[in-house]
Amino acid sequence: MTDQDVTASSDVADLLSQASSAQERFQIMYSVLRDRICMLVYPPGTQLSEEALASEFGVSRSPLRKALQILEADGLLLSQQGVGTLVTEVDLQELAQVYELRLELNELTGRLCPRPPDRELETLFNGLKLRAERLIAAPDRAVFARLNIDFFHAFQQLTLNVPLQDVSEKLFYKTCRIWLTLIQEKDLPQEVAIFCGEIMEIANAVRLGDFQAAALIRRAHLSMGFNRLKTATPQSSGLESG
Amino acid sequence: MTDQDVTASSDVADLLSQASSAQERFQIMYSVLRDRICMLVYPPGTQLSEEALASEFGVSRSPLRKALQILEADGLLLSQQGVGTLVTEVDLQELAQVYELRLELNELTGRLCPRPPDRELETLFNGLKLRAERLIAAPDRAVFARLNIDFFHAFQQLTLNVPLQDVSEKLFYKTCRIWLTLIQEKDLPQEVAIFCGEIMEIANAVRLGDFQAAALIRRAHLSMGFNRLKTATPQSSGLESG
DNA sequence: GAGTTCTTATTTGTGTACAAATAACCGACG
DNA sequence: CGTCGGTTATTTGTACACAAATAAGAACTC
Repeated sequence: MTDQDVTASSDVADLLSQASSAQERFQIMYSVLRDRICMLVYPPGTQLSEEALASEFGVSRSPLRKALQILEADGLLLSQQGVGTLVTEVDLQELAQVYELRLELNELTGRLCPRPPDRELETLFNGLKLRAERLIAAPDRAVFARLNIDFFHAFQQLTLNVPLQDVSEKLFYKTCRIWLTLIQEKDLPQEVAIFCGEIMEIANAVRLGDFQAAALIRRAHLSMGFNRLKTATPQSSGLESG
Repeated sequence: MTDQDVTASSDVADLLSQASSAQERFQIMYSVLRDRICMLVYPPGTQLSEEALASEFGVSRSPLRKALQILEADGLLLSQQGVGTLVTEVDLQELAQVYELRLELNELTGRLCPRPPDRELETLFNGLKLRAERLIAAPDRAVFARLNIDFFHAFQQLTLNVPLQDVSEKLFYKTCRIWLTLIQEKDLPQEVAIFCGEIMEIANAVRLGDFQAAALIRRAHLSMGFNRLKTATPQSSGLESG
């Protein structure tokens, strides 16, 4: 079951009641909350209520708090006694360092423990190409964001190095919100076009089995994308100036 | 206050009672437990009792559990209902991937956001050199382990990239136990000598302001060290074969 | 004696009541 | 009118009691 399915489900409580172990229940709550934060269902600055969330999920505050605490360790939430649990703001200066690191990690993804290409991988990227074509025809912020997340997870599968996968995922979820928060509506079609171009290029490189090329393409696009962000929003736009 | 001070304190409850905020109390418990795991006060496979720890720290299970849960997310603990909270075993095959990643990250530490050299940095590494000389004169497992930890933290300060620091730290604490668990008593003086040589070389490179050289030296030693581990213990030695 | 099933002790997970801390509100006072 | 101080509402943090799950041991059966 993918994150999309988890989130699309209107009733998380149903899912949780079907889970058999505490670990499964935690995983569901964690995934749902992280997805909502990254899809801007909870925009930066939003105050979450433990009581309300526990009620929605049909559990008490205790197990819910574990999910919130891990998300706080991930840097997506900030809890303070007497104040509340707030979704963190995206700070361009902090994200600059994250991006600098992600650039290098992407290169490693194409170089360390490369996964032997197989039919499954090809199918995965073909599916993404299809979704990219549909997105170009009808640009949409939420669809764009979802494809961005799914494409990231596909790219991660180019390496079999698990720690690298884990580290990259944490950093990805730290940064992926910034696109949704900063891209102006008028720029959406252009950004969609660039992103879908990247998908096509990388899917092609993957099909040829050249993962290092795929990684270089991704690195280049990540770098250019962040430069567009910096130049497009030199002044505040809901950002902290740092 | 360093981790050493935190751990050396025989009465963690005193420290906790002096802490003013919940975040401070969490930080203390987290640091103490992580240190005990990495210094093999709790060797791999040890079962921790929430009740006993909470009693020792003078708190209830609730705040203690937050520290345990983060340590579980770090991969140092594993909690299971009805079973207990166990210190994870070190798996050589898994650690091979971690080491492969750490090799590359060390190189990044010398390249990304280099910290302007100053007097403080020089003093820090001079202190480590001094401790290394004393260690060579009297090899000791615990002193070795402590110097290893402190040297890591000093090395981290060569970069100002915070996400890189955070990622490197998590991976370091995932792997540093393996030395204490695998080094035979007869090999200790030799390993100490090699490690202290590394410190001298890197401190020298840092003194000259050549952080990339320092990073390359560290990378080389990390690689050689892991190779010694692999060749010295091809069969099980309390390790999972994987 | 071996195997199986039930019992029981132990441990973490969950629910809930209360404590602590913060911030907003309100009123008194300069 | 502004400012300072106290009050109160709200929120997370903590303590504790109980539920759920696991594993070890006892007892029973074949």
